[in-house]
Amino acid sequence: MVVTRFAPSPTGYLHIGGARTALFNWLFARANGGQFLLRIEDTDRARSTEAASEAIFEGLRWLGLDWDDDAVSQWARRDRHAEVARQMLERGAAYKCFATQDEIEAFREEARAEGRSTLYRSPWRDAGPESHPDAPYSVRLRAPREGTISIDDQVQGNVTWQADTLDDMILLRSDGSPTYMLAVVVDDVDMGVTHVIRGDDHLNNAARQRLIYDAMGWDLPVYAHIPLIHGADGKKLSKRHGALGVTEYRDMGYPASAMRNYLARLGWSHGDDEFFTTEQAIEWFSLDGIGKSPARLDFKKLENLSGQHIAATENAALLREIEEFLAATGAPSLDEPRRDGLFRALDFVKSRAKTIPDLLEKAHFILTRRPLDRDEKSAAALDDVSRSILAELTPHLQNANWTREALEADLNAFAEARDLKFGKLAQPLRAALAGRSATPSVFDMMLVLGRDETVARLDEAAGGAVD
RNA sequence: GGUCCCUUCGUCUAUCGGUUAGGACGCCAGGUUUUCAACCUGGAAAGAGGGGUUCGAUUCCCCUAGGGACUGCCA
Repeated sequence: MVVTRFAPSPTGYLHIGGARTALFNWLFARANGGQFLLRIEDTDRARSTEAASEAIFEGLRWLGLDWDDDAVSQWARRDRHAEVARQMLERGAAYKCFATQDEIEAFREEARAEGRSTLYRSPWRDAGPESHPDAPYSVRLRAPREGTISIDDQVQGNVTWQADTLDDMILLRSDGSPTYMLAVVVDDVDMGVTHVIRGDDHLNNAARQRLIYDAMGWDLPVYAHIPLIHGADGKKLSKRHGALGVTEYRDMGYPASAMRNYLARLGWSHGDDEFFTTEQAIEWFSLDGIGKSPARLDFKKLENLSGQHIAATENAALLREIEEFLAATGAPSLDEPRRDGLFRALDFVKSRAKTIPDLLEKAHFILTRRPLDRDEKSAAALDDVSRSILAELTPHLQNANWTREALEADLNAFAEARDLKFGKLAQPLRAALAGRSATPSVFDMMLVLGRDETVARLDEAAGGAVD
């Protein structure tokens, strides 16, 4: 069975790159009927926080990336890691190193100054136990100095390193705690991880981790190192260009389905398919669709996809999403009449919106209440002439059939009778009904508003100028 | 510095030796129109550079350039 995992370190929010890594792992597991596990790599006690773990969970939940089983804490498994280190010591695959951090630092400085390799070669590698001082020690891997190490990566192909370019990495710190390099391998093995899909910033680590697998006689997982995401300017992702937490994208009003679509499309492709549902992504996802070069964030494209997802979402589901958005951003929730009105307006506003706030603005006419707040343009549209026209129109509406066909016929006839272009009538109507100059169709608004509210708003706009 | 990875329109990408190098976003022009969108039609826009291999390279190999990652008792 396929088992993948997402293994973030809880030192901050879940950013866009991590989210995509998680998505790929999730997609691959779901595509193969496998499991998607979550492991929090919290062995760096100084930098790991509970709040960051929570933020990561929240981000994953919002994206709809549900994980199987409970999230594993790497720190909680430290005894197991130490046990493996001990086994490696016994097998001679590792050794005790009594070099202090200061010594190592001094060595590196000197090496740098002389232009030599800064790879640390511990003098303790071949020291017999009789020479061991009674002092704290770290446990280092006894890495091979000759030959090559290679991995067969599903994205990067076959990658090979010369053994002598790798050092004897530390497995256990002098305080007895495991390092990341040891912990990932042990955890992946114990969790039964079959496919390791992660950022290619880990590509070099794969070589070193392979050494541990080999030393313990464990089977290597399938590796797929995916290229990193860059900011819009091609530089490394940073706060200024896109390295926001995924929940900030939620707060900007992008639907999770659009986010999944966009992220999947960043570095992965299935022919020319651009817009797809999550079900389709699961059906289509495979490792060989992943590209090798880094991708940049493109908000325009995200926005476009977002609009398409909003337009394609069923009204009921979309309404639910809108309410979740409102709740997440701390906005007041919808009362019953607004909720009902919005639901009926969704049919024609959802095709015009790129994000949820955008949609809410387009639906302003149904969410607002009399007396209407008017923006400048619509206030200007209500001059004396317009107001008298509206006043004249009101009685017609009181007797009109409240269907789209009838209203269209009536309003067109009304305009024609006064030698008005329909646009001349529509503008003040927009101002009267919505208090905005850019709105959905006046007919759509009238139908959703209903006769009474329509007439009331016209009256209000006409300023009591009843004939 | 060392090791490793990457390089097709502005951006995301298709192509798995033979194509007028395709699609999408964005952009430009036109159309539709009831404002804003949406929608329709058309357009500009790419194989980093240089060597090979081959009848034939975007595709395979090498070099250069550019970008990135790693180089920690961080993950």
